[in-house]
Amino acid sequence: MKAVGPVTQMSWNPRRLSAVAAELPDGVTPAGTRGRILHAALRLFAERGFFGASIRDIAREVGINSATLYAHYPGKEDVLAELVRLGHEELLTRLRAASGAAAGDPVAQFAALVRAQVLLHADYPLLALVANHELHALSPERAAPALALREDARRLLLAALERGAAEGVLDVADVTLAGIAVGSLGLRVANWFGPDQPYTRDQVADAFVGFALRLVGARSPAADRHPRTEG
Amino acid sequence: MKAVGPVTQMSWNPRRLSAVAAELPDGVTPAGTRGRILHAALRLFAERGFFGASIRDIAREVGINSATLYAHYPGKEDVLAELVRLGHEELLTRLRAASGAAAGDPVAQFAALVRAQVLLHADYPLLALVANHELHALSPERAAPALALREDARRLLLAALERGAAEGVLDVADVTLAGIAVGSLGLRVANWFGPDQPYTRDQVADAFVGFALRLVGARSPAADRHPRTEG
DNA sequence: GTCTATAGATGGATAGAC
DNA sequence: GTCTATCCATCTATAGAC
Repeated sequence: MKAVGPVTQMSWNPRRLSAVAAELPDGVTPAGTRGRILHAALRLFAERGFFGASIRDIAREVGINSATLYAHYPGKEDVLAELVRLGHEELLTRLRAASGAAAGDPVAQFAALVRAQVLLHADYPLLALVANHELHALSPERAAPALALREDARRLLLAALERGAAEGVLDVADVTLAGIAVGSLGLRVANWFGPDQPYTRDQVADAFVGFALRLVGARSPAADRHPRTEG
Repeated sequence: MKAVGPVTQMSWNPRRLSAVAAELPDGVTPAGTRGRILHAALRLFAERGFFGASIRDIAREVGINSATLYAHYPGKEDVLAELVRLGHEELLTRLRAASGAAAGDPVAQFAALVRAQVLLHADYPLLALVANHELHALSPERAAPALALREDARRLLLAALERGAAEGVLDVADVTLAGIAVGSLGLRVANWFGPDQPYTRDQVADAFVGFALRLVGARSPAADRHPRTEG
């Protein structure tokens, strides 16, 4: 963990995406050309946005003709839809695992949820950026499943917060605002964290879990220190 | 301030922009057609992104022919550049005022900076979204001034944090990470706050200043309660 | 300043050979 | 599955009349 010192480096970058590999979660990525299209689209959508990256750009990055893409996806929007789906499903999978593994203690459960969210955004920053920033490029019907998963994620966090507040182990005046604030912390990790930063993913997760515990007035802020990497 | 209760409403919206008016800071908005172009571009860039909104879309919203736009701006990118510039200049103006007005006490100074950042994002959410999300659509040379202002903003916050840590009134293990975390809280306000929310801008600012003070381990978290609306 | 008209480039998507 | 070739819509921007 870096010590207090003079400000020298640039840490509030807008998008340092070129330094981050376009990675997708294991086991869910399609094989072959379809998977390479998905990776190329992930990188380009994250860097330039859905409308800023063309079918021809994606095809060029994959090394195929633009027409070949239509043998794997019905259209450009379907590529984005799959990325958005993968991103939100991976988030929910991790959050549910975290919530279930620490179901006993609401503070530990809250800490586990924050850690899972931070690690997801540290592990797949491009996927998180695309899933969050480019969702508006999908039609309402195609965006709906992702919004439903997002709502599930929100409920998981708020449930832990409400339980902690009810049991008196958390000090939150407004659960809704606290949930938004904690969510904001993790979401932005995708925008600044990368291999160029002098922190490991676990250091960031430790620090942000600590921030979140302080934010919600947890009794013992140092209670939860990375019990597992779960990456 | 809302009390603890069951979760019913949808608060983690992706973009509820239609509910927010496309407002720009007073005194800096161009008059006449040029100003109306700027407002239309603000709304459309925020909703669809720079590449997702065309010159014709903007012109249609203003009620002019697309060619007329070129009598006011050299090109589409120049419209975005002006929005990005306005957004960052307004942020710096408010942060400098906040920092200067509370120069005596580092904790009060930190709180004033957080409040100013939150209020800016609550007052001009569309401008903040465009300035932050669409900056990458500008060429590096045109984005540089905004990045310089952003760096100034970061230094203001970190200076207060370092002073508070040095004087022992703040408890921060890593000033860089704490600065990023606090900045994340305010930045995201532009994504969810709006007239549809059951909070006033000052209630949000109060809550988030409290969150930030807790996050950095301030001695008396309730010390700073909206001394002025400064909007 | 605003318009009509259009140039010139690029966009998503398709047809059909192999 | 991959290619070449192409359709047609839309894009940014310009020319020139009023």
